[in-house]
Amino acid sequence: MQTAASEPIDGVFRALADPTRRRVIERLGRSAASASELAAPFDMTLQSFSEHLKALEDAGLVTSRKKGRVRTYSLAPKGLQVVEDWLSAQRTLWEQRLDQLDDYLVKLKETRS
Amino acid sequence: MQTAASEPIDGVFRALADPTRRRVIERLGRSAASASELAAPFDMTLQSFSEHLKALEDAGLVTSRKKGRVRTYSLAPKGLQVVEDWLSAQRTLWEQRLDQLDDYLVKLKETRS
DNA sequence: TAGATACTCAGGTCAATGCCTGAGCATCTA
DNA sequence: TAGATGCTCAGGCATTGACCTGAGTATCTA
Repeated sequence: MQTAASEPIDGVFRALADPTRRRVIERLGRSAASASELAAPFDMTLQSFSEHLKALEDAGLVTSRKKGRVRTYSLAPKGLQVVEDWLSAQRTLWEQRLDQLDDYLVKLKETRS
Repeated sequence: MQTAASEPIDGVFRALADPTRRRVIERLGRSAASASELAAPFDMTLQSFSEHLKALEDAGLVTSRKKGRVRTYSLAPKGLQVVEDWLSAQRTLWEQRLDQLDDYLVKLKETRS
């Protein structure tokens, strides 16, 4: 029913909608870390926490490499770019809008009856 | 279980995670519009569509005023600001990170065994 | 090589989401 | 003032999301 098969940006926004996952991103902004290091501050089983990491990785916000039994996560440099791009497109749209002329017309139309 | 009682930014990201809702934001970037005008392009009942509008309004991304039987929606000017702020904080964090020195140390620790 | 460590897999619960139908209920318009 | 219009309310149903427990499977370490 949706326009297209769930765009990648959906997953990015959905991933960022969760405070746990945002905190992971914030943490990784300081340095890379293993799954259990990342999980430590959270009152949650590692299994549950891993699903958050998976969500972040699926969204392209983080990457991971496994070395021995440890999986280390890092920020994906281009991860937040999609969001920045969408935001800046919105800003542009908004700004192009010759100082709310449209709004003025809409209000006019709405008032006139 | 979560850190705090679901921060406002959660709702903003959740609202933006849905392509229908993002398209509404994009549309409103051009001009304000009524619920049914906004709904027209979507293959969905108005009732369902209204829930999307409610989600956007609850998130603070749009505002609405009702005049007669028509409810007109506009972009909330400060709506996307929270997201921009969060993103720029992340960018700052990332940049402060003296050219991946931390990553270097982590990799070192990871390799050395 | 036994045991601890660091995940990983396979379920299962419960609440929230996204969509629907069927009724309203005010406003406008002819 | 009857009928169309533009929303709004209530409920129901299927899917997804965020947790959990329990049970592996590699890897490291003593």
